[in-house]
Amino acid sequence: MTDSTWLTAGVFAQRARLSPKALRLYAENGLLVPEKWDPQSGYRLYASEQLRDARLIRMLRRAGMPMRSVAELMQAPREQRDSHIAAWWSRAVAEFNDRRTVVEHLSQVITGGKDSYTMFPVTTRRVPTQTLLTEQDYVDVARLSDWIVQAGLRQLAAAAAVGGQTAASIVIYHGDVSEDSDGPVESAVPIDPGRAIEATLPTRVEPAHHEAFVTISRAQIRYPDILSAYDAVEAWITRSDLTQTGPPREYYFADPSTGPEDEPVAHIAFPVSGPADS
Amino acid sequence: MTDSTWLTAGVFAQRARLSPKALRLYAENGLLVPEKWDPQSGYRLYASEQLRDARLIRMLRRAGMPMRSVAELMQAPREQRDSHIAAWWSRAVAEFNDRRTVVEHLSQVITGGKDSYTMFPVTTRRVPTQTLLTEQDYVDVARLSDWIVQAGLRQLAAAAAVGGQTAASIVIYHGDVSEDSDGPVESAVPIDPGRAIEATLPTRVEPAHHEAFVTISRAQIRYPDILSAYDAVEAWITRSDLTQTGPPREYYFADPSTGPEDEPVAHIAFPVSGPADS
DNA sequence: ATCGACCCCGCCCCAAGGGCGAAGTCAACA
DNA sequence: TGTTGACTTCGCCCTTGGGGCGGGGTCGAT
Repeated sequence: MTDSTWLTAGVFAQRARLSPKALRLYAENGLLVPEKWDPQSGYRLYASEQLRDARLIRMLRRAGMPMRSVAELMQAPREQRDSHIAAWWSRAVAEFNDRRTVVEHLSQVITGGKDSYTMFPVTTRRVPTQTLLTEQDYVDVARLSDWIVQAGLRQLAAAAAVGGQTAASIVIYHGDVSEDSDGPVESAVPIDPGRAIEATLPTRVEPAHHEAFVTISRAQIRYPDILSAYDAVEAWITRSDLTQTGPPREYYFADPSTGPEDEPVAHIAFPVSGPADS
Repeated sequence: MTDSTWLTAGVFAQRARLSPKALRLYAENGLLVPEKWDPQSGYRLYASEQLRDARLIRMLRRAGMPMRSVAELMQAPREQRDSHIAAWWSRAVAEFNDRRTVVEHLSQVITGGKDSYTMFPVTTRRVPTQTLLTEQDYVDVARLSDWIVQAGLRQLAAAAAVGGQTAASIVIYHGDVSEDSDGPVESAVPIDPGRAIEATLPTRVEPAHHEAFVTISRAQIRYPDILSAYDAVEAWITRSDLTQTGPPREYYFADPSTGPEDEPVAHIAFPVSGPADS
């Protein structure tokens, strides 16, 4: 029952080691609302007990938690604070690991001096017209691998009813999938064109085209090697004076989750202008 | 000797998987200047060879390197790129570790439920007027510990010439020292007031005051325990209805770098309004 | 000549404040 | 009671790395 002292904004800021400007922002956004706020003069008066909250907020901001999350956290009941922080932090760690992966890939490519496509032999092929069971969605990086499996299973089931799949399952990246971008991603399974009308899932026709592609093993499909594989195809296309004519895709012809590490499991492919296209 | 194809901004953006807006920004800031830039229409034309650079830039940006650093990197000779990236990345890692430290401290305090000051007994004392050899500087977090040692040694040498130091060495944090703030920090050594005029370094008089302080061991002086120590004093001051009247300071009465881990080496202190001051 | 597709430019917006200047407020002092 | 000086508020512009939108210029093809 300590009787509280009223602190002006400047004094409170000093005690909390926050700038007056930051305090004003926090007050406006509900992170730390002063106990007294004179609507006429606009002056804010803080209770000295609020220093505890102010210090907590300072810590959270120093740790990089966004203001909005801090606001939510301060509203939430005390016993949820810990899990709130833990959830946010695990996301921050994932983001950082993502960044590290990219850096590792870069230094591999740069210091190696070798262009990454020397590590992955790139070839081309002609892909005939295919009829695909298809499903498209916005998927963030955390849910990607799960989504691929689930969508693939749904489509295999639907394909079984119309004669089964006729070629490898495909995942097409119409947009980037990273920490701050979520596709869209398309999952597709080729089926017998003649029985497409019977299908219980949406279908579309993928026109014939040429592709440049590399084969990757179960080990290479994981970060960061998969970046090198993509890089290899892109670099090769540029070097070969070809033109990329569509979004990148992955063909899965084996289960990537179980089996020997060096078994080939997928192709990484980019549609390109064919030899006769120009 | 591949003859280059000219790509319009939109096509180049697609191939590089960058937005046209980002490309425009990169062109204006020198990260990736198109080989042709029609001054009349403003149209930019990129050579297909520039796709390599575009992809490198995309990686660097995804890894979080600031645009300005990327621009420098692209200007620099190729063999310096790797060290440039490594230097930037080690700084990024340090920053992230700093954040992690704060989070660890937070969850310690919050989940422990215990207020941190139960782990550190806080007491008060009266500090008499002292004459200090003093030196103040803006020091970032990376150089802090080294600066403290060096400044302390300089002052001890100067103090020796005027009768030696009369009390523990002091470091006063007039401003935060963190990844994005650099003090100022003051290093000070108390000397005999009567011989201050003989001193070869600047001196000042620190007026008598009361302090709340905790004692910390060699182990606790390192992150993140030191945060808890600061927290303990601050929380105790608030609880005791006292008022912090000056910047925090550390008194070193033993060498923090060598010796048993549990030996007390320093006080963490905040000046407060004394019992009779009100 | 016209059309559609493409492109450029400039403006406003985000987060989390920093910095500045004008103007209002408060408290102490004469 | 007035004045002064310290403090406070508000509002505007700046930062990074773009996203989004609208107006208007440009390109190639018909």
